Amino acid sequence: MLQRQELRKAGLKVTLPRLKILQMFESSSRRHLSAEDVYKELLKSGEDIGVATVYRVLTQFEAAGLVIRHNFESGHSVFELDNGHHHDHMVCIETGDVIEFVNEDIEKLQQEIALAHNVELVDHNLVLYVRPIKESEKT
Amino acid sequence: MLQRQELRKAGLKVTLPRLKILQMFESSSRRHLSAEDVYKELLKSGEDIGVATVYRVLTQFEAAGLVIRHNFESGHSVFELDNGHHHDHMVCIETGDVIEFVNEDIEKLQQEIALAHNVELVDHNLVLYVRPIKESEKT
DNA sequence: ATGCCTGCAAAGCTTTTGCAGATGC
DNA sequence: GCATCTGCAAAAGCTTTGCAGGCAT
Repeated sequence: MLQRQELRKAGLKVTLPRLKILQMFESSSRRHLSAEDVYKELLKSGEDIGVATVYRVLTQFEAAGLVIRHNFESGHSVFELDNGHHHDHMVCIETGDVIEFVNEDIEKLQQEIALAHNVELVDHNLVLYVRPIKESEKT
Repeated sequence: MLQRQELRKAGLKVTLPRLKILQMFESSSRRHLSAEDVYKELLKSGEDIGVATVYRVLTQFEAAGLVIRHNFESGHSVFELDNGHHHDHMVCIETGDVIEFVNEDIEKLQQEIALAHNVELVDHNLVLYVRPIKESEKT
């Protein structure tokens, strides 16, 4: 029941929708879920939770730092549990798979670029759009 | 009247809305415009062009490679003339200003990362969110 | 002339909001 | 018990689409 603590620590009352949604992120095989994904999963589990609540809860989770919101493409947001370890993403344009990666050199270069422009780097968003290499195309 | 050629080359009939919109991108002091920006500018110029047309034209321009679509934050797309020179963006979170930059090292590192994951890098999106350094905060 | 364009209005999608009832503490 | 939370439905914001008329070639 650690999720109850997490919610309380975030200043959120422990309610069924919040618990269910938090548990979903902590147990799902997919780390990256859209609001619709979450909603559909809840329905599938037989929970009676409205879409509006899903959006509200996800927004609250984001504000509380429990979750990170991504805007990979346009259209809709994607959420992911914030485990404190920053990383960037690769998105496969064929399968939609999301792969996480970290590259310290890139992180450092971003800092340098900001510095060179005399501004402070607050955040960044890096997404690589990739495609599986077809055997026939291998060099 | 070079714009007429550009449109024709893109396989688009030369029409007033297309001309006006293309000219706006080529002459505006701002390189990055949203559909709404474009629409409002047209209204201000006394043009009688509908929003739907703005969206259609921008989408056609994107397909024709005349323009690049960005999804900086969520909500709405931002368009920019495609001059063939790839670059990434810094967005000031206070003023909304957009600064372009190029960093070959980062470009190279992205290629390496993709390669290391055995996928082909098709495209990428890098946005740095920055803030002006306040004098009082300077180290 | 004919086929591509446009404006208008209506609809589509994701997300937000108002409100009355329900629930956590 | 009281404040917070939820579900529903309605609305908002950006974008797309259907259709009938208009324009480029």
